[in-house]
Amino acid sequence: MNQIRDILITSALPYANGPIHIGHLVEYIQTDIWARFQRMRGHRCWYVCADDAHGTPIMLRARQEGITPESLIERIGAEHRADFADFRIAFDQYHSTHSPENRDFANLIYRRNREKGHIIKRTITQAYDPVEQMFLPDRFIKGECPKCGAPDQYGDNCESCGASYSPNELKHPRSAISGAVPEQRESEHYFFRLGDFESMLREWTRGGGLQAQVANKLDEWFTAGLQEWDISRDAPYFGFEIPDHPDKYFYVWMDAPIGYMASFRHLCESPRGRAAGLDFDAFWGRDSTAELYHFIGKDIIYFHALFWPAMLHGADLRTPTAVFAHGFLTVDGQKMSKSRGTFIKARTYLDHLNPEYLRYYFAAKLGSGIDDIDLSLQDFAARVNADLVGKVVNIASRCAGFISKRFDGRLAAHLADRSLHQRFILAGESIAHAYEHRELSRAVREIMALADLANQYIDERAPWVIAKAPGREDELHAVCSMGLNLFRILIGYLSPILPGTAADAESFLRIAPLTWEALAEPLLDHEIAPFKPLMTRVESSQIAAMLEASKEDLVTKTAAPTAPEPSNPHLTNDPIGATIDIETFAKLDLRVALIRSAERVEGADKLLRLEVDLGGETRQVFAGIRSAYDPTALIGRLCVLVANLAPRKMRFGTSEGMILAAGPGGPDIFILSPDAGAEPGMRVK
RNA sequence: GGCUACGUAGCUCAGUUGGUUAGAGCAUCGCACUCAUAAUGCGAGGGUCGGUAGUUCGAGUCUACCCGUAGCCA
Repeated sequence: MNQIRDILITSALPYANGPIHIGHLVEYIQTDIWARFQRMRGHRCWYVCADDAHGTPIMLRARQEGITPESLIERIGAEHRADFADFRIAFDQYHSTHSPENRDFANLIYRRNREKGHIIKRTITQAYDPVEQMFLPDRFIKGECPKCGAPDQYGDNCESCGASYSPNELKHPRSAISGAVPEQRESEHYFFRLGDFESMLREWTRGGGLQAQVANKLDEWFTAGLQEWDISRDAPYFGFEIPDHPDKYFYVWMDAPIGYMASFRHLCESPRGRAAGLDFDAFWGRDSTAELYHFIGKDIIYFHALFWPAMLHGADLRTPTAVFAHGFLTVDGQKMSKSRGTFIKARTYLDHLNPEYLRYYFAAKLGSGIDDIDLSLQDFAARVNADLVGKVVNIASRCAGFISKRFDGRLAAHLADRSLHQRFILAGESIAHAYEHRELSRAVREIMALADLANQYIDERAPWVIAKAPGREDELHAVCSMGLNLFRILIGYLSPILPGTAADAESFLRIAPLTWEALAEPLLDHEIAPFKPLMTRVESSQIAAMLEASKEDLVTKTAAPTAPEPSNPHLTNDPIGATIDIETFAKLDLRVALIRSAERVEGADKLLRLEVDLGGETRQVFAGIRSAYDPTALIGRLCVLVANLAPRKMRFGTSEGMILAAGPGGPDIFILSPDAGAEPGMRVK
């Protein structure tokens, strides 16, 4: 065995505002397989992760649910942990970025970089929501695309035409939170001077820790020039307050990767970490000789291959040994789609299918590159059934019956075919090489080629023929024992991918958990347990049920906020009127109006007399809203007025327009009002 | 729009530094076997390697352009 290595592995931190789906799982399964492989090889390998718990989306989601961000992230965190555990993702530590360790490290990294002048202050102008009284991230501003005019686009790019732009180019911008028109306000922000690290980063990039495609991408970024990175956000924000700067918070992407360190620190201080003598600084100190690997999606390369090593370097900490990016998951060749039912949550999958299947399928498709991988559902079922059930598990099933029925469950004392056994062992070298270089699909191919050999061997020796011939017991015993020994090697090679099946196989064979080293020694003169099926076939009905359930997830989710009352009476009591054309509608001149005064009309029990300002012109309006509104509460608010309605003489005076309101009457009358920012006189269209 | 990848049999994918008739699994068809969760073995058919032009004695493999797909543009 080679030298024992100290290895720390991470997967990217899932965001704590939503459930894990099968797209996330590509990464966790890939990383877990690699970590299990390294452990099986006898290395000291630690796999840590955490929930990414900060940022505006989490703050808003918690508010929307009427709970604190802390209780939101606690609940989501528990769901994430359960999903991962059920997919047999064996983290040594799963932590949270909202933790004391993370606060300490964020402060440390910030302070050290600031002391060296890598962090500067600058005033910027940013969109501000006057209603919510908060600055708006780009994703929370919506409006018309300045290029193609598509409505309802986010502030950073257009989903319709693909253009990218800054939020202030957006036409008719609105806050996605309150609907208010954003204002431009100034604020002081902190910037990380990435450009200070260009030579260091170029060197690190060339250090061999990056995939070729990623290095190409970085070259492009170097050529474009490294910009300063905005690492602060204004209150209100859910995150860590920047030391000595009240109301300024670390941007979520600043403390997210630091969560790797926090999680590992937590592990070091746990009873397990202490027992193992884990030394934090030996892994993260500038002169660390341990290996540090980050598995990430290709969408977050920028953060992990530029900001992260630069921040670490600036804080006198070590940089990662390598960053491994992977592609995205498509389902049946297309992006995951909620309406097609292919937006499959981890939990929905688990409700219908064995996690081992998906682990195997992803492994069979994953290479070391950043290409997207496709989950083709038909191929998935065919592949799992053919390879795992038909080939691998079947080998044990073919041999086990004879061993228990004819030989009391005891394996022969000799190997029937030493050279074939040797061939299986020697193949381990190439398989290990493939695992080590994350060529999981290659490893799977090579293992399956061995499984074919094992089936050929059994076919050639035809134990079912030998079994009928008297006096050939030893031969039968030897052949079946040989088959089970080949099976043992196969399941050993597969155990990083199929930990559950491997554990079941180990208890069938009555052996300790397999290590790479232990595989070479055959299992001889050893009693095994009666065989039980180790894995059942994927049924297409299970897949169909899973897709159906994924569609149902969607229905319950979207139906809730839009239609809280299933039997809302308004449409039945007052059906929608006859269709009109646009010209007819255009005849209506609706205007925003400011209510200047409001008073009861003596002698009328329903009416209020209003004076409304149209931005220069004042109108008198009699409105039948007295049963629902106190006149003093109306003064100063905006409403919508039908401005070109013919004046109507009433007993108390002339009404010069009509205020728009909804509701059946009585106490249920609701005046329409424009969002903040509207001004008297604006036309409503 | 600019850039970075990717585009090989019906499906999912291999094809090492350009070198003999382009491979595998699944699916299809034929044969064999019946120990095994109808699983296994042997064999057959199926591709002008996205398109065009070029470099070369020789290109799936290199170059340019085009088409399609995905992503990045912080």
